[in-house]
Amino acid sequence: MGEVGKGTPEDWQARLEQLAPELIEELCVKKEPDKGLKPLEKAECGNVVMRFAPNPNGPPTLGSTRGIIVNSEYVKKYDGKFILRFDDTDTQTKRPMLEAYDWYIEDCNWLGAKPDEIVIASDRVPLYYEHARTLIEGGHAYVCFCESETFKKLKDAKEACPHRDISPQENLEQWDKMLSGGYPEKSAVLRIKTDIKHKDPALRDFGAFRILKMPHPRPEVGDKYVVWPLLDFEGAIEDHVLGMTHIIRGKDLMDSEKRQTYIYKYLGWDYPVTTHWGRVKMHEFGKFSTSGLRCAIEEGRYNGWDDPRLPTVRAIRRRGIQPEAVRKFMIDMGVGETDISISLDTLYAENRKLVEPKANRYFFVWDPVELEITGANPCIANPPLHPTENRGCREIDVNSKILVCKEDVEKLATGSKIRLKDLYNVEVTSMEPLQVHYLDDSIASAKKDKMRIVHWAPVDGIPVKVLSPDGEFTGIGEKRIATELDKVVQFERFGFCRIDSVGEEVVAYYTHK
RNA sequence: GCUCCGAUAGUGUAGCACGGCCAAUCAUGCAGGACUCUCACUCCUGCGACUCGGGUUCGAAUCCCGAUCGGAGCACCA
Repeated sequence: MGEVGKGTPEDWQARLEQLAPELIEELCVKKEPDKGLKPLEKAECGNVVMRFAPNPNGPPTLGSTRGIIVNSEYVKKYDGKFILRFDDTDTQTKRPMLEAYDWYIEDCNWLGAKPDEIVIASDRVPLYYEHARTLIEGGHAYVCFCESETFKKLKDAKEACPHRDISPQENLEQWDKMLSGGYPEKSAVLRIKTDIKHKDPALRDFGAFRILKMPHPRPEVGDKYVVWPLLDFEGAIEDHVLGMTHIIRGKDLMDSEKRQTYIYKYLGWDYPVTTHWGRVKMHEFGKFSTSGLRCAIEEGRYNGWDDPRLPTVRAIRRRGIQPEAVRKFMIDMGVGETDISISLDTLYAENRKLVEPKANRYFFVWDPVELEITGANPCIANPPLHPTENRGCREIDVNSKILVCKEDVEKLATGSKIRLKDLYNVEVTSMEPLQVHYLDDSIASAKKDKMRIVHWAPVDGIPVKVLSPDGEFTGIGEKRIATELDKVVQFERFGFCRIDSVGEEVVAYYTHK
Protein backbone atom coordinates (compact mmCIF):
# COMPACT_ATOMS: atom_id res chain seq x y z
CA MET A 1 0.00 0.00 0.00
CA GLY A 2 2.75 2.41 0.88
CA GLU A 3 4.03 2.52 -2.65
CA VAL A 4 0.73 3.56 -4.15
CA GLY A 5 1.13 7.19 -3.25
CA LYS A 6 4.43 7.43 -5.07
CA GLY A 7 5.13 7.95 -8.75
CA THR A 8 3.52 9.97 -11.52
CA PRO A 9 0.20 9.32 -13.19
CA GLU A 10 2.12 7.90 -16.14
CA ASP A 11 3.78 5.34 -13.87
CA TRP A 12 0.41 4.31 -12.51
CA GLN A 13 -0.99 3.91 -15.97
CA ALA A 14 1.94 1.68 -16.95
CA ARG A 15 1.54 -0.42 -13.81
CA LEU A 16 -2.18 -0.80 -14.38
CA GLU A 17 -1.66 -1.89 -17.96
CA GLN A 18 0.50 -4.70 -16.66
CA LEU A 19 -1.75 -5.68 -13.80
CA ALA A 20 -5.25 -5.36 -15.18
CA PRO A 21 -5.61 -3.97 -18.71
CA GLU A 22 -9.34 -4.67 -18.73
CA LEU A 23 -9.87 -2.05 -16.03
CA ILE A 24 -8.50 0.74 -18.19
CA GLU A 25 -11.45 0.67 -20.51
CA GLU A 26 -13.84 0.63 -17.61
CA LEU A 27 -12.22 3.70 -16.11
CA CYS A 28 -12.45 5.56 -19.37
CA VAL A 29 -16.23 5.35 -19.51
CA LYS A 30 -17.61 8.63 -18.26
CA LYS A 31 -20.84 8.56 -16.36
CA GLU A 32 -23.47 10.05 -18.61
CA PRO A 33 -25.76 12.47 -16.84
CA ASP A 34 -29.38 11.44 -17.21
CA LYS A 35 -31.48 13.71 -19.34
CA GLY A 36 -35.02 14.41 -18.26
CA LEU A 37 -36.82 12.61 -15.52
CA LYS A 38 -35.08 10.06 -13.38
CA PRO A 39 -36.23 6.49 -13.80
CA LEU A 40 -39.15 5.39 -11.71
CA GLU A 41 -38.52 2.79 -9.07
CA LYS A 42 -39.89 -0.67 -9.85
CA ALA A 43 -41.43 0.52 -13.08
CA GLU A 44 -42.12 -1.94 -15.87
CA CYS A 45 -42.76 -0.68 -19.33
CA GLY A 46 -46.43 -1.06 -20.20
CA ASN A 47 -47.57 -1.51 -16.61
CA VAL A 48 -47.30 1.96 -15.17
CA VAL A 49 -50.48 3.72 -14.06
CA MET A 50 -50.26 7.23 -12.66
CA ARG A 51 -52.70 10.00 -11.99
CA PHE A 52 -53.18 13.65 -11.48
CA ALA A 53 -55.88 14.20 -8.89
CA PRO A 54 -56.99 17.79 -8.40
CA ASN A 55 -59.99 19.17 -6.62
CA PRO A 56 -61.66 21.25 -9.33
CA ASN A 57 -62.44 24.10 -6.97
CA GLY A 58 -60.69 26.57 -9.23
CA PRO A 59 -58.88 26.65 -12.55
CA PRO A 60 -55.57 24.85 -13.12
CA THR A 61 -52.58 27.02 -12.38
CA LEU A 62 -48.95 26.94 -13.33
CA GLY A 63 -48.50 24.94 -10.15
CA SER A 64 -50.93 22.30 -11.38
CA THR A 65 -48.95 21.85 -14.57
CA ARG A 66 -46.16 20.20 -12.63
CA GLY A 67 -48.45 17.39 -11.57
CA ILE A 68 -50.01 17.11 -14.99
CA ILE A 69 -46.76 17.18 -16.92
CA VAL A 70 -44.52 15.07 -14.75
CA ASN A 71 -47.10 12.32 -14.24
CA SER A 72 -48.03 12.20 -17.89
CA GLU A 73 -44.39 12.31 -18.93
CA TYR A 74 -43.59 9.29 -16.82
CA VAL A 75 -46.53 7.49 -18.29
CA LYS A 76 -45.29 8.29 -21.77
CA LYS A 77 -41.83 7.11 -20.85
CA TYR A 78 -43.13 3.75 -19.65
CA ASP A 79 -45.97 3.45 -22.13
CA GLY A 80 -48.48 3.38 -19.30
CA LYS A 81 -51.80 4.92 -18.45
CA PHE A 82 -52.50 8.46 -17.27
CA ILE A 83 -55.61 9.10 -15.27
CA LEU A 84 -57.17 12.45 -14.48
CA ARG A 85 -59.16 12.04 -11.31
CA PHE A 86 -61.30 14.74 -9.78
CA ASP A 87 -61.16 14.52 -6.00
CA ASP A 88 -64.33 16.52 -5.57
CA THR A 89 -65.85 15.12 -2.40
CA ASP A 90 -65.94 18.30 -0.36
CA THR A 91 -69.16 20.14 -1.06
CA GLN A 92 -68.47 22.81 1.48
CA THR A 93 -65.01 24.07 2.38
CA LYS A 94 -63.37 23.51 -0.97
CA ARG A 95 -66.50 23.37 -3.01
CA PRO A 96 -65.92 22.31 -6.60
CA MET A 97 -66.46 24.81 -9.36
CA LEU A 98 -68.57 23.48 -12.17
CA GLU A 99 -66.60 25.04 -15.04
CA ALA A 100 -63.28 23.86 -13.66
CA TYR A 101 -63.84 20.22 -14.62
CA ASP A 102 -63.69 21.11 -18.29
CA TRP A 103 -60.86 23.52 -17.73
CA TYR A 104 -58.70 20.76 -16.31
CA ILE A 105 -59.45 18.48 -19.24
CA GLU A 106 -58.83 21.29 -21.69
CA ASP A 107 -55.58 22.33 -20.08
CA CYS A 108 -54.31 18.75 -19.86
CA ASN A 109 -54.91 18.36 -23.57
CA TRP A 110 -53.25 21.64 -24.32
CA LEU A 111 -50.21 20.58 -22.33
CA GLY A 112 -49.92 17.40 -24.34
CA ALA A 113 -51.12 15.29 -21.43
CA LYS A 114 -54.40 13.93 -22.70
CA PRO A 115 -55.76 11.63 -19.98
CA ASP A 116 -56.36 8.00 -20.90
CA GLU A 117 -59.17 7.92 -18.41
CA ILE A 118 -61.15 10.49 -16.47
CA VAL A 119 -62.65 9.62 -13.11
CA ILE A 120 -64.91 11.78 -10.99
CA ALA A 121 -64.97 10.83 -7.33
CA SER A 122 -68.44 12.26 -6.73
CA ASP A 123 -69.74 9.70 -9.21
CA ARG A 124 -68.31 6.83 -7.22
CA VAL A 125 -69.49 7.40 -3.69
CA PRO A 126 -71.18 3.95 -3.43
CA LEU A 127 -67.78 2.38 -4.10
CA TYR A 128 -66.39 4.12 -1.04
CA TYR A 129 -69.38 3.08 1.07
CA GLU A 130 -68.84 -0.50 0.07
CA HIS A 131 -65.27 -0.55 1.34
CA ALA A 132 -66.23 1.36 4.44
CA ARG A 133 -68.72 -1.39 5.23
CA THR A 134 -66.03 -4.04 4.83
CA LEU A 135 -63.79 -2.17 7.23
CA ILE A 136 -66.55 -1.75 9.80
CA GLU A 137 -67.38 -5.45 9.55
CA GLY A 138 -63.75 -6.26 10.16
CA GLY A 139 -63.70 -4.03 13.21
CA HIS A 140 -61.29 -1.58 11.58
CA ALA A 141 -63.59 1.41 11.53
CA TYR A 142 -66.12 2.92 13.89
CA VAL A 143 -68.68 5.65 14.01
CA CYS A 144 -67.49 8.35 16.37
CA PHE A 145 -69.83 10.86 17.96
CA CYS A 146 -67.18 12.91 19.75
CA GLU A 147 -66.99 16.64 19.19
CA SER A 148 -63.80 17.34 17.26
CA GLU A 149 -62.33 19.18 20.26
CA THR A 150 -63.07 16.28 22.57
CA PHE A 151 -61.56 13.78 20.21
CA LYS A 152 -58.45 15.86 19.72
CA LYS A 153 -57.87 15.97 23.46
CA LEU A 154 -58.26 12.23 23.80
CA LYS A 155 -56.07 11.60 20.81
CA ASP A 156 -53.32 13.89 22.08
CA ALA A 157 -53.44 11.98 25.35
CA LYS A 158 -53.22 8.69 23.44
CA GLU A 159 -56.62 7.70 24.77
CA ALA A 160 -59.37 5.88 22.92
CA CYS A 161 -62.76 7.53 22.70
CA PRO A 162 -65.81 5.71 24.09
CA HIS A 163 -67.02 4.77 20.62
CA ARG A 164 -63.89 2.95 19.61
CA ASP A 165 -64.81 -0.36 21.14
CA ILE A 166 -68.42 -0.59 20.06
CA SER A 167 -69.16 -3.85 18.27
CA PRO A 168 -69.12 -4.05 14.48
CA GLN A 169 -72.83 -4.91 14.46
CA GLU A 170 -73.77 -1.80 16.33
CA ASN A 171 -71.39 0.27 14.22
CA LEU A 172 -73.02 -1.06 11.11
CA GLU A 173 -76.40 0.08 12.34
CA GLN A 174 -75.06 3.51 13.15
CA TRP A 175 -73.34 3.69 9.77
CA ASP A 176 -76.60 2.89 8.01
CA LYS A 177 -78.35 5.54 10.00
CA MET A 178 -75.63 7.98 9.04
CA LEU A 179 -76.05 7.18 5.35
CA SER A 180 -79.80 7.59 5.48
CA GLY A 181 -79.49 11.04 7.00
CA GLY A 182 -80.43 10.01 10.51
CA TYR A 183 -77.81 12.20 12.16
CA PRO A 184 -77.35 15.96 11.90
CA GLU A 185 -74.36 17.45 10.18
CA LYS A 186 -71.11 17.33 12.16
CA SER A 187 -72.55 14.96 14.75
CA ALA A 188 -70.76 11.83 13.61
CA VAL A 189 -67.73 10.70 11.61
CA LEU A 190 -66.48 7.32 10.55
CA ARG A 191 -62.96 6.74 11.82
CA ILE A 192 -60.35 4.28 10.76
CA LYS A 193 -58.71 2.47 13.67
CA THR A 194 -54.96 2.70 13.54
CA ASP A 195 -52.96 2.74 16.74
CA ILE A 196 -54.30 5.23 19.25
CA LYS A 197 -50.96 5.13 21.06
CA HIS A 198 -48.87 5.73 17.94
CA LYS A 199 -45.95 8.01 18.68
CA ASP A 200 -46.90 10.27 15.81
CA PRO A 201 -50.15 12.05 16.67
CA ALA A 202 -50.89 12.50 12.99
CA LEU A 203 -51.41 8.78 12.61
CA ARG A 204 -53.82 8.11 15.44
CA ASP A 205 -57.36 7.10 14.35
CA PHE A 206 -58.16 9.37 11.45
CA GLY A 207 -61.48 10.44 9.97
CA ALA A 208 -62.72 8.76 6.79
CA PHE A 209 -66.27 10.05 6.29
CA ARG A 210 -68.26 12.98 7.57
CA ILE A 211 -71.80 14.25 7.19
CA LEU A 212 -72.23 17.14 4.80
CA LYS A 213 -75.73 18.25 3.98
CA MET A 214 -74.80 20.86 1.42
CA PRO A 215 -75.67 19.44 -2.00
CA HIS A 216 -72.91 18.75 -4.50
CA PRO A 217 -72.64 21.38 -7.24
CA ARG A 218 -72.80 18.77 -10.00
CA PRO A 219 -76.47 18.44 -10.91
CA GLU A 220 -76.09 14.71 -11.58
CA VAL A 221 -75.07 14.26 -7.95
CA GLY A 222 -76.88 17.04 -6.12
CA ASP A 223 -78.24 15.92 -2.78
CA LYS A 224 -77.89 12.19 -3.42
CA TYR A 225 -75.47 11.76 -0.51
CA VAL A 226 -75.09 13.27 2.92
CA VAL A 227 -72.04 11.22 3.89
CA TRP A 228 -68.87 12.13 2.04
CA PRO A 229 -65.42 10.54 2.21
CA LEU A 230 -62.35 12.51 3.23
CA LEU A 231 -59.33 12.65 0.95
CA ASP A 232 -57.29 9.98 2.68
CA PHE A 233 -60.06 7.45 2.31
CA GLU A 234 -61.31 8.36 -1.14
CA GLY A 235 -57.78 8.52 -2.50
CA ALA A 236 -56.77 5.26 -0.89
CA ILE A 237 -59.67 3.35 -2.41
CA GLU A 238 -59.37 4.94 -5.83
CA ASP A 239 -55.65 4.48 -6.10
CA HIS A 240 -56.09 0.78 -5.57
CA VAL A 241 -59.22 0.32 -7.65
CA LEU A 242 -57.69 2.24 -10.55
CA GLY A 243 -54.57 0.12 -10.34
CA MET A 244 -52.17 2.92 -9.57
CA THR A 245 -48.57 1.72 -9.58
CA HIS A 246 -46.85 5.01 -8.78
CA ILE A 247 -47.88 8.15 -7.01
CA ILE A 248 -46.12 11.47 -6.91
CA ARG A 249 -47.58 13.97 -4.53
CA GLY A 250 -46.85 16.90 -2.31
CA LYS A 251 -44.64 16.52 0.72
CA ASP A 252 -47.53 17.77 2.79
CA LEU A 253 -49.24 14.47 2.07
CA MET A 254 -46.46 12.32 3.47
CA ASP A 255 -48.48 11.34 6.52
CA SER A 256 -51.35 10.58 4.22
CA GLU A 257 -49.46 7.64 2.89
CA LYS A 258 -48.84 6.33 6.38
CA ARG A 259 -52.51 6.65 7.25
CA GLN A 260 -53.63 5.04 4.04
CA THR A 261 -51.28 2.16 4.64
CA TYR A 262 -53.57 1.06 7.46
CA ILE A 263 -56.49 0.84 5.06
CA TYR A 264 -54.40 -1.13 2.60
CA LYS A 265 -53.26 -3.49 5.30
CA TYR A 266 -56.83 -4.13 6.45
CA LEU A 267 -58.00 -4.80 2.92
CA GLY A 268 -54.95 -6.82 1.98
CA TRP A 269 -53.75 -4.48 -0.74
CA ASP A 270 -50.26 -3.34 -1.76
CA TYR A 271 -49.46 0.32 -1.59
CA PRO A 272 -48.22 1.99 -4.78
CA VAL A 273 -44.66 3.31 -5.00
CA THR A 274 -44.77 6.86 -3.71
CA THR A 275 -42.55 9.86 -4.29
CA HIS A 276 -42.98 13.32 -2.84
CA TRP A 277 -42.15 16.76 -4.01
CA GLY A 278 -41.86 20.10 -2.27
CA ARG A 279 -43.79 23.28 -2.75
CA VAL A 280 -43.15 25.51 -5.72
CA LYS A 281 -43.37 29.25 -5.40
CA MET A 282 -43.08 31.63 -8.31
CA HIS A 283 -41.20 34.86 -7.69
CA GLU A 284 -43.47 36.72 -10.04
CA PHE A 285 -46.71 35.78 -8.39
CA GLY A 286 -47.64 36.55 -4.84
CA LYS A 287 -49.73 34.23 -2.77
CA PHE A 288 -52.95 33.39 -4.49
CA SER A 289 -55.69 31.41 -2.89
CA THR A 290 -58.45 30.15 -5.08
CA SER A 291 -61.10 31.69 -2.89
CA GLY A 292 -59.24 34.98 -2.66
CA LEU A 293 -58.90 35.09 -6.41
CA ARG A 294 -62.53 34.40 -6.94
CA CYS A 295 -63.44 37.39 -4.81
CA ALA A 296 -60.96 39.61 -6.61
CA ILE A 297 -62.39 38.60 -9.94
CA GLU A 298 -65.95 39.15 -8.81
CA GLU A 299 -64.98 42.58 -7.55
CA GLY A 300 -63.54 43.31 -10.97
CA ARG A 301 -59.95 43.70 -9.87
CA TYR A 302 -59.03 41.14 -12.51
CA ASN A 303 -60.60 40.71 -15.92
CA GLY A 304 -61.29 37.02 -15.33
CA TRP A 305 -59.48 33.76 -14.74
CA ASP A 306 -57.27 34.44 -17.74
CA ASP A 307 -56.15 37.91 -16.72
CA PRO A 308 -52.47 38.17 -17.71
CA ARG A 309 -51.53 38.99 -14.13
CA LEU A 310 -52.71 35.60 -12.92
CA PRO A 311 -50.78 32.33 -12.69
CA THR A 312 -53.54 30.26 -14.26
CA VAL A 313 -52.90 28.02 -17.23
CA ARG A 314 -55.58 29.87 -19.17
CA ALA A 315 -53.72 33.13 -18.60
CA ILE A 316 -50.32 31.94 -19.72
CA ARG A 317 -51.86 30.25 -22.72
CA ARG A 318 -53.56 33.50 -23.66
CA ARG A 319 -50.23 35.22 -23.32
CA GLY A 320 -48.70 32.99 -25.93
CA ILE A 321 -46.63 30.67 -23.77
CA GLN A 322 -46.19 27.43 -25.69
CA PRO A 323 -47.11 24.14 -24.05
CA GLU A 324 -43.73 22.66 -24.99
CA ALA A 325 -42.02 25.42 -23.03
CA VAL A 326 -44.05 24.62 -19.93
CA ARG A 327 -43.30 20.92 -20.35
CA LYS A 328 -39.58 21.47 -20.67
CA PHE A 329 -39.59 23.84 -17.74
CA MET A 330 -41.40 21.40 -15.46
CA ILE A 331 -39.47 18.35 -16.55
CA ASP A 332 -36.14 20.10 -16.06
CA MET A 333 -37.28 21.01 -12.59
CA GLY A 334 -37.57 17.34 -11.81
CA VAL A 335 -38.96 15.77 -8.68
CA GLY A 336 -37.25 17.01 -5.55
CA GLU A 337 -38.38 17.12 -1.96
CA THR A 338 -37.00 20.57 -1.38
CA ASP A 339 -39.37 23.51 -1.42
CA ILE A 340 -38.35 25.75 -4.23
CA SER A 341 -38.88 29.27 -5.31
CA ILE A 342 -38.44 29.75 -9.00
CA SER A 343 -38.35 32.58 -11.44
CA LEU A 344 -40.39 32.61 -14.60
CA ASP A 345 -37.34 33.89 -16.49
CA THR A 346 -36.38 30.32 -17.20
CA LEU A 347 -39.81 29.54 -18.60
CA TYR A 348 -39.67 32.68 -20.70
CA ALA A 349 -36.22 31.78 -22.02
CA GLU A 350 -37.55 28.36 -23.00
CA ASN A 351 -40.55 29.94 -24.67
CA ARG A 352 -38.46 32.53 -26.47
CA LYS A 353 -36.48 29.80 -28.19
CA LEU A 354 -39.73 28.33 -29.49
CA VAL A 355 -41.38 31.55 -30.50
CA GLU A 356 -38.44 33.54 -31.86
CA PRO A 357 -38.22 31.83 -35.27
CA LYS A 358 -41.99 31.81 -35.73
CA ALA A 359 -42.90 35.33 -34.69
CA ASN A 360 -43.25 37.96 -37.38
CA ARG A 361 -41.91 41.39 -36.59
CA TYR A 362 -44.03 44.51 -36.48
CA PHE A 363 -43.80 48.10 -35.42
CA PHE A 364 -45.95 49.08 -32.48
CA VAL A 365 -45.58 52.60 -31.15
CA TRP A 366 -46.73 53.11 -27.60
CA ASP A 367 -47.48 56.60 -26.28
CA PRO A 368 -47.33 57.84 -29.87
CA VAL A 369 -46.16 61.34 -30.81
CA GLU A 370 -46.68 62.79 -34.28
CA LEU A 371 -43.62 63.70 -36.27
CA GLU A 372 -43.62 65.74 -39.46
CA ILE A 373 -41.13 64.98 -42.18
CA THR A 374 -39.99 67.59 -44.66
CA GLY A 375 -37.89 67.15 -47.74
CA ALA A 376 -38.94 63.58 -48.54
CA ASN A 377 -41.23 62.19 -51.21
CA PRO A 378 -44.00 59.79 -50.21
CA CYS A 379 -42.71 56.24 -50.37
CA ILE A 380 -43.25 52.67 -49.24
CA ALA A 381 -41.12 51.16 -46.51
CA ASN A 382 -40.34 47.44 -46.68
CA PRO A 383 -39.15 46.08 -43.35
CA PRO A 384 -38.67 42.30 -43.33
CA LEU A 385 -41.20 40.13 -41.54
CA HIS A 386 -38.33 38.32 -39.87
CA PRO A 387 -34.67 39.30 -39.63
CA THR A 388 -33.22 35.91 -40.56
CA GLU A 389 -35.99 33.60 -41.75
CA ASN A 390 -36.63 34.64 -45.31
CA ARG A 391 -40.31 35.30 -45.18
CA GLY A 392 -40.71 38.48 -47.21
CA CYS A 393 -41.52 42.02 -46.21
CA ARG A 394 -44.29 44.17 -44.92
CA GLU A 395 -45.30 47.31 -46.84
CA ILE A 396 -45.97 50.58 -45.10
CA ASP A 397 -46.99 53.78 -46.89
CA VAL A 398 -45.11 56.80 -45.68
CA ASN A 399 -46.27 60.33 -46.40
CA SER A 400 -45.30 63.44 -44.52
CA LYS A 401 -46.29 62.32 -41.06
CA ILE A 402 -45.47 59.29 -38.91
CA LEU A 403 -45.69 58.33 -35.24
CA VAL A 404 -42.86 57.58 -32.85
CA CYS A 405 -42.69 56.67 -29.17
CA LYS A 406 -42.79 59.48 -26.66
CA GLU A 407 -39.82 57.99 -24.80
CA ASP A 408 -37.72 58.21 -27.96
CA VAL A 409 -38.75 61.80 -28.57
CA GLU A 410 -37.70 62.75 -25.06
CA LYS A 411 -34.12 61.90 -25.96
CA LEU A 412 -34.10 64.26 -28.92
CA ALA A 413 -33.12 67.90 -29.35
CA THR A 414 -33.00 70.21 -32.34
CA GLY A 415 -30.15 69.05 -34.53
CA SER A 416 -30.21 65.38 -33.42
CA LYS A 417 -30.02 62.87 -36.17
CA ILE A 418 -31.89 59.60 -36.01
CA ARG A 419 -32.43 56.59 -38.21
CA LEU A 420 -36.06 55.66 -38.78
CA LYS A 421 -35.75 51.91 -38.88
CA ASP A 422 -35.97 50.39 -42.35
CA LEU A 423 -36.78 53.82 -43.77
CA TYR A 424 -34.27 56.67 -43.86
CA ASN A 425 -32.23 59.10 -41.80
CA VAL A 426 -33.58 62.43 -40.58
CA GLU A 427 -32.45 65.44 -38.61
CA VAL A 428 -34.62 67.23 -36.06
CA THR A 429 -35.40 70.75 -37.16
CA SER A 430 -37.96 71.64 -34.52
CA MET A 431 -39.13 70.13 -31.25
CA GLU A 432 -42.43 72.04 -30.84
CA PRO A 433 -44.04 71.04 -33.13
CA LEU A 434 -41.87 68.01 -33.80
CA GLN A 435 -40.38 68.29 -37.26
CA VAL A 436 -37.56 66.49 -38.98
CA HIS A 437 -35.88 66.95 -42.30
CA TYR A 438 -34.91 64.13 -44.61
CA LEU A 439 -31.15 63.49 -44.80
CA ASP A 440 -30.51 60.33 -46.82
CA ASP A 441 -31.35 56.64 -47.11
CA SER A 442 -27.96 55.23 -46.34
CA ILE A 443 -27.67 52.86 -43.42
CA ALA A 444 -23.92 53.30 -43.68
CA SER A 445 -24.09 56.95 -42.83
CA ALA A 446 -26.47 56.18 -39.96
CA LYS A 447 -23.88 53.82 -38.57
CA LYS A 448 -21.05 56.21 -39.18
CA ASP A 449 -22.81 58.95 -37.24
CA LYS A 450 -23.96 56.43 -34.63
CA MET A 451 -27.54 57.51 -35.01
CA ARG A 452 -30.11 55.96 -32.75
CA ILE A 453 -32.36 53.59 -34.62
CA VAL A 454 -35.97 54.29 -33.84
CA HIS A 455 -39.02 52.35 -34.93
CA TRP A 456 -42.16 54.14 -35.99
CA ALA A 457 -45.74 53.62 -37.19
CA PRO A 458 -47.94 55.11 -39.91
CA VAL A 459 -50.45 57.72 -38.74
CA ASP A 460 -53.27 55.69 -40.25
CA GLY A 461 -52.20 52.49 -38.50
CA ILE A 462 -54.42 50.36 -36.30
CA PRO A 463 -54.93 51.10 -32.60
CA VAL A 464 -53.26 48.47 -30.45
CA LYS A 465 -53.77 47.70 -26.80
CA VAL A 466 -51.29 45.43 -25.03
CA LEU A 467 -52.31 43.77 -21.78
CA SER A 468 -49.36 42.75 -19.68
CA PRO A 469 -48.71 41.67 -16.10
CA ASP A 470 -47.38 45.17 -15.53
CA GLY A 471 -50.39 46.97 -16.91
CA GLU A 472 -51.71 48.24 -20.23
CA PHE A 473 -49.92 49.85 -23.15
CA THR A 474 -51.84 51.62 -25.87
CA GLY A 475 -50.64 52.95 -29.17
CA ILE A 476 -50.64 52.46 -32.90
CA GLY A 477 -49.28 49.58 -34.92
CA GLU A 478 -48.98 48.50 -38.51
CA LYS A 479 -52.27 47.52 -40.12
CA ARG A 480 -50.96 44.11 -41.05
CA ILE A 481 -50.90 43.10 -37.38
CA ALA A 482 -54.61 42.45 -37.86
CA THR A 483 -53.76 39.42 -39.99
CA GLU A 484 -51.92 37.71 -37.12
CA LEU A 485 -54.90 36.75 -34.98
CA ASP A 486 -54.00 34.11 -32.39
CA LYS A 487 -50.33 34.20 -33.42
CA VAL A 488 -47.36 35.31 -31.41
CA VAL A 489 -45.58 38.26 -32.97
CA GLN A 490 -42.71 40.43 -31.89
CA PHE A 491 -43.25 44.15 -31.58
CA GLU A 492 -39.78 45.38 -32.31
CA ARG A 493 -38.01 46.99 -29.39
CA PHE A 494 -40.98 46.02 -27.19
CA GLY A 495 -41.36 42.29 -26.86
CA PHE A 496 -43.33 39.23 -27.88
CA CYS A 497 -47.12 39.34 -27.77
CA ARG A 498 -49.98 37.11 -28.72
CA ILE A 499 -52.64 38.75 -30.85
CA ASP A 500 -55.79 38.04 -28.91
CA SER A 501 -58.49 39.86 -30.83
CA VAL A 502 -58.79 42.00 -33.93
CA GLY A 503 -61.43 44.59 -34.67
CA GLU A 504 -61.51 48.36 -34.57
CA GLU A 505 -58.54 47.87 -32.35
CA VAL A 506 -56.09 45.03 -31.85
CA VAL A 507 -55.81 43.53 -28.40
CA ALA A 508 -52.53 41.79 -27.69
CA TYR A 509 -51.37 39.88 -24.62
CA TYR A 510 -47.78 40.42 -23.62
CA THR A 511 -45.72 37.25 -23.61
CA HIS A 512 -42.27 38.35 -22.50
CA LYS A 513 -39.33 40.36 -23.66
C1' G B 1 -46.02 19.97 22.59
C1' C B 2 -45.53 15.39 19.51
C1' U B 3 -44.02 13.44 14.63
C1' C B 4 -41.90 13.52 9.79
C1' C B 5 -38.88 15.55 5.84
C1' G B 6 -35.21 18.46 3.44
C1' A B 7 -30.39 21.55 2.65
C1' U B 8 -25.16 21.90 -4.10
C1' A B 9 -23.63 29.16 -7.47
C1' G B 10 -28.73 34.71 -7.51
C1' U B 11 -32.49 30.86 -9.23
C1' G B 12 -33.43 25.83 -10.60
C1' U B 13 -30.78 21.31 -11.43
C1' A B 14 -26.94 16.84 -12.13
C1' G B 15 -23.80 13.99 -9.03
C1' C B 16 -25.34 10.93 -3.37
C1' A B 17 -28.61 4.15 -3.31
C1' C B 18 -22.59 1.46 -4.49
C1' G B 19 -16.93 7.10 -1.23
C1' G B 20 -11.80 8.04 -5.69
C1' C B 21 -14.22 9.61 -12.47
C1' C B 22 -15.92 16.28 -8.82
C1' A B 23 -10.32 21.28 -9.59
C1' A B 24 -18.56 19.59 -9.09
C1' U B 25 -22.91 19.16 -14.63
C1' C B 26 -26.53 21.70 -17.38
C1' A B 27 -29.96 25.66 -17.80
C1' U B 28 -31.32 30.36 -16.46
C1' G B 29 -29.48 34.96 -14.48
C1' C B 30 -25.77 38.74 -14.20
C1' A B 31 -21.23 41.34 -16.31
C1' G B 32 -18.07 42.31 -20.53
C1' G B 33 -17.37 41.77 -25.86
C1' A B 34 -18.64 40.40 -31.22
C1' C B 35 -22.76 40.41 -34.67
C1' U B 36 -27.29 42.91 -35.96
C1' C B 37 -31.27 48.57 -39.54
C1' U B 38 -35.04 45.79 -32.55
C1' C B 39 -33.76 46.53 -26.26
C1' A B 40 -35.01 40.09 -29.81
C1' C B 41 -31.84 36.17 -31.85
C1' U B 42 -26.83 34.16 -32.44
C1' C B 43 -21.63 33.76 -30.92
C1' C B 44 -17.38 34.37 -27.56
C1' U B 45 -15.46 35.50 -22.44
C1' G B 46 -16.22 35.93 -17.45
C1' C B 47 -18.98 35.51 -12.39
C1' G B 48 -20.83 32.11 -9.07
C1' A B 49 -22.16 26.53 -4.86
C1' C B 50 -21.27 21.20 -1.84
C1' U B 51 -25.09 24.96 5.54
C1' C B 52 -21.77 24.33 9.90
C1' G B 53 -18.97 21.10 13.43
C1' G B 54 -17.20 16.41 14.56
C1' G B 55 -16.39 11.12 13.15
C1' U B 56 -15.13 6.79 9.77
C1' U B 57 -11.40 6.40 5.69
C1' C B 58 -5.29 6.46 2.29
C1' G B 59 -9.49 9.41 0.29
C1' A B 60 -16.13 12.37 1.84
C1' A B 61 -20.70 16.62 -1.84
C1' U B 62 -21.49 11.22 -1.32
C1' C B 63 -21.36 7.11 4.77
C1' C B 64 -22.28 8.12 10.48
C1' C B 65 -23.34 11.56 14.68
C1' G B 66 -24.56 16.45 16.35
C1' A B 67 -25.94 21.52 15.49
C1' U B 68 -28.22 25.28 12.57
C1' C B 69 -31.67 26.80 9.16
C1' G B 70 -35.98 25.80 6.27
C1' G B 71 -40.63 23.09 5.20
C1' A B 72 -44.72 19.92 6.54
C1' G B 73 -48.40 16.91 9.39
C1' C B 74 -51.21 16.22 14.09
C1' A B 75 -59.07 18.82 10.36
C1' C B 76 -65.77 16.58 10.24
C1' C B 77 -59.79 20.80 3.75
C1' A B 78 -57.67 18.95 -0.62
